[in-house]
Amino acid sequence: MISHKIVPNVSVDCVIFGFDFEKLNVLLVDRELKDERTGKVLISDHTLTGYHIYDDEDLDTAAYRILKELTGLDNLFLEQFAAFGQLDRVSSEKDQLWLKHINKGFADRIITVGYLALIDNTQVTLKLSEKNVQWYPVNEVKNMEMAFDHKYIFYKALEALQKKVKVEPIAFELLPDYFTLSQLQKLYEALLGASFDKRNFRKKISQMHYVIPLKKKQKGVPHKPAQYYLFSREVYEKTKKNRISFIV
Amino acid sequence: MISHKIVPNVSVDCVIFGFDFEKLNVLLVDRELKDERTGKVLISDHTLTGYHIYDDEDLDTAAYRILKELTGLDNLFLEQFAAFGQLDRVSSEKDQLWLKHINKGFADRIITVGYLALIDNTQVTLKLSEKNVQWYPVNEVKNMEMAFDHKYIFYKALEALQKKVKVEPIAFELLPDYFTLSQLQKLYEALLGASFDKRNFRKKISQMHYVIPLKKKQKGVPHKPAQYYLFSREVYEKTKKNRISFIV
DNA sequence: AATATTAAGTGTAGCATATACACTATCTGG
DNA sequence: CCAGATAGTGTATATGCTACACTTAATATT
Repeated sequence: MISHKIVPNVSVDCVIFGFDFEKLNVLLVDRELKDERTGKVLISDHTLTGYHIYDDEDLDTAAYRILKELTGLDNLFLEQFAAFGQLDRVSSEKDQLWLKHINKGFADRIITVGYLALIDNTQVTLKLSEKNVQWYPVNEVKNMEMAFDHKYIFYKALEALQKKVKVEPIAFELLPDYFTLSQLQKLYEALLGASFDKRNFRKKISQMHYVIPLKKKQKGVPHKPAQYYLFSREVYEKTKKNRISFIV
Repeated sequence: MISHKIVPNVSVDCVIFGFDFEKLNVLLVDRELKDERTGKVLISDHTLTGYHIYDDEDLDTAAYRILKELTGLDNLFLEQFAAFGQLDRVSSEKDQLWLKHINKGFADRIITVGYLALIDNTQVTLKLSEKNVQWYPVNEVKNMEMAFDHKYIFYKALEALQKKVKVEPIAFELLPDYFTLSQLQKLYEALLGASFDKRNFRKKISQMHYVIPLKKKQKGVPHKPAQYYLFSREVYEKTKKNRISFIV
């Protein structure tokens, strides 16, 4: 294996969102720092998944690498949303300890580029079990201890996601290839923290010709089986309206 | 004066947009590299305005510093829009030369954080004359030679601006404190590359209660004098609608 | 003084989209 | 076969969007 050289002042952090048909989740690393002799847990925290970039890879490549290492998946939605370079990113004594431990003290000043990743999280649950990585409901994050400025980064990612979901069809990245309209509605409700009228929601979706009904239906459910739908990016790109109107 | 230590792998670049009541402009540096002995111009290019960050300042602070040095103004709209870290940011021989000259070769691998700045450019024209910095119409940039990946960064900034202007009231940052509705319309048309019906435009604006008519009117114009208006951020924040609807 | 020129300012009708609201249909499990 | 659960459907009202043409008020020209 090649040993890569690290760019000392730059890292990427991925905020990985998942949807389990009920609520929005985020993938976090459970970290513990143990005393080497006694094995006693000195500090514990949650972090986002990130690392320094190598000097022979692009920012995007680094983010994909981290994502792949973690979930075993590639071909996921992954997009930069902001860079974080506050002087006080690593301020507390605890954070200093983490920095030494996690980043091995490559540099004091690290600018990190935040990436937003979206996954259908019913697919990755299994592969994670071995690692110290878990899905946490987005609503519970506010009560969690997180290292560095990762909580801040998380909230900025959530904001970016909520903004973006209103103007681009990225919600589908959080669903499997085919899905029911109720699942889609639950997703939008979870994302936007709102609730919609079922009929109006479906009316709206039916105008989006890139959400295409399949012949497939649900099976084995104890109620009227729902029809499956598909998101077609191709149709979306073709029929995309060039909105010149502004809404402020 | 204190000599600052530089963070070797990180810089900021500002894409500064201005509006002159006619068209959208961008502020670029005209650079020449001359042979020290003969004085002959070896290479010439345009660049964005940027520099490394210091190890004792935030990213935002660095961007403000650069903006202030250049325009003499602070209190401008300034916002991060993306980070750029492609391996081939500095690829051509020409760019290698620039890198040595401009950045003094602090590092090969530089990740730059792009900032978007908005100015009423009727106010800064004078102060720029001494420096090798000029306003260029956005429409002409495509025909210009630019160093590094600055043209790419410029286009990404323009895209970000065009997206943002549709959902947030940042267009007003490009106008003086008071302005006429025709000026506002011209601005939106320049920003979005569209043209609007005057009556419909004004109808739309009149629903935005944060665009407030003043008692002041134009003077000395050879036509019916226009009324001046004011953008009130305060009113905007108060009356901001929480749109939960999504448009895709 | 009269007229030309320029941009400011104004209303209405048709169409499309958004909202509010309640019942029937179809499957499984007991 | 009945209970429970979720899927699926239509209409009326209000709001917002689009298309379209003339009058007003200042200066400049003769």
